[in-house]
Amino acid sequence: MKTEAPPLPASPDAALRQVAPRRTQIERRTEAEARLLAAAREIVARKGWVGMTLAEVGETAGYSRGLAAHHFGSKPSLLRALASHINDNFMRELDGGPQRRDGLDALLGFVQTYLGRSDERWTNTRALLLLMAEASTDDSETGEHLAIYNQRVLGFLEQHFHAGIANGDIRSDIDPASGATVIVGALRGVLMQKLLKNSSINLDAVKKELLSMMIRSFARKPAKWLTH
Amino acid sequence: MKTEAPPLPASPDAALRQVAPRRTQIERRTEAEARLLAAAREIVARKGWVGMTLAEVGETAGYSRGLAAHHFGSKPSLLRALASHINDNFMRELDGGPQRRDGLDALLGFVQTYLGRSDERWTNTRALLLLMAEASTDDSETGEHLAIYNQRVLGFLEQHFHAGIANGDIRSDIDPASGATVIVGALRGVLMQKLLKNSSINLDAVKKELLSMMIRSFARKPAKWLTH
DNA sequence: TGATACTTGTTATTCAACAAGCATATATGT
DNA sequence: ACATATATGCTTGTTGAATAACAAGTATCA
Repeated sequence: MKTEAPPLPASPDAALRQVAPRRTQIERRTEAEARLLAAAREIVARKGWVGMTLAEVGETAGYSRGLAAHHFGSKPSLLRALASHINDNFMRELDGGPQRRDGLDALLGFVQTYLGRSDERWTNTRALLLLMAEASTDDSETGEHLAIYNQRVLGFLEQHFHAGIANGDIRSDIDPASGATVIVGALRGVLMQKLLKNSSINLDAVKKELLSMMIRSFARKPAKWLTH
Repeated sequence: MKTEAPPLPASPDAALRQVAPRRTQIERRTEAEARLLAAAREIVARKGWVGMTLAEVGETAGYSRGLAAHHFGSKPSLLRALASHINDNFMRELDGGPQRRDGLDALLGFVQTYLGRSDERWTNTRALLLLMAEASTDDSETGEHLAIYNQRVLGFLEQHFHAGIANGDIRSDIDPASGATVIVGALRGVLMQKLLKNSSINLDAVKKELLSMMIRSFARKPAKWLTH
């Protein structure tokens, strides 16, 4: 394709000496793995898991066509690593939020973060969404890994449902498991529609509507939150 | 595979004469098309669009491996026909509901129908869901067709939002487009989680929770509906 | 000199797409 | 009515492209 030589961020003296900087084997290997995963993530977000070829991953990462296969052994094995990688990024993003929020506040923050991203950072989400969709069609064990990551997100939300119920923000007759499932489902389902061609979705309006729904449905005293 | 000869419902005299019943060309063609589409739908629901091969479609339908390619010409062309077919089924199911419902009542009925299906009838939904997920990764025009069908469903819901606002059941500050997007998204997103391996989702509980959410969020007088 | 990272060569498989032939139905002529 | 011709539906044969997986070679580092 249009793949050029890898834009290695050579160190200054390396540029002077016109040679590649001397890096340890571990550095080489680590960078290669990171770049392969980044390339795979981008390609999956664009063309889906099956549309991605190992050769393209290697070349997009700036290496040879064979490296991805050599490094990860097989495509399913790459899937595992990729799902893990994306999930780690996501969890890190959740933890590193602006400030600690709890209970209903955390649930609303989650939705705001999810739907408030710039196109730049959507790659992770798109990739994970497509992986999950395709994994459900697969007999092999690959799907089970993605199910685990889904469970983690659900667990995160359920935890905050419980916290909100405990501190009185959330109605006690809400079933945390179901609430979490609906929220995650709504986010993914909305995103999926957004990814369809010619989608005329106004994400800001949808975000606003979903937040209102959550407040009116989950809050013990909706009026307290609707002013936000 | 395990494919046997098509179980043709021979007419009595045909059975006596030990020959196939005489059918017109149009009958043959029509039945072949119907069976090919049914087979394709089932395979897509099970293995996804890319996991499906034209040969498998033909053989599952009880014909030769080549018929699907011969009849539809190409895989994308089959996709079009299949999407159209599934959508028609869905719209027919919507129209043929138990009784005419309107406004908020129709919205709640839609969700109940969608999440209340037996495993038997889920094939359509699963297939459409997987088609949509994979179509969003496709550069070609196939995705645009599915986008159109998505628009139809959204249109159906938006219409009932407007009706509900008009007859006073639904709050007038709801944005119909966003509301419809969230509902469709939630349904698809929940189903997608259900399709993942080891999903421990209690669909009945989720359905109940989602209906409560809709009533509390959309109804002008929630108390009137919550008794249902 | 040996180990580790990476590349290039190769193979076997899968599968969409088409082409040429066989089977069944319909039209035409007697 | 029957027979023959033509059209339409369906099957089998084949090909070329794509690509995962591996093997053997080259480059870089210890």
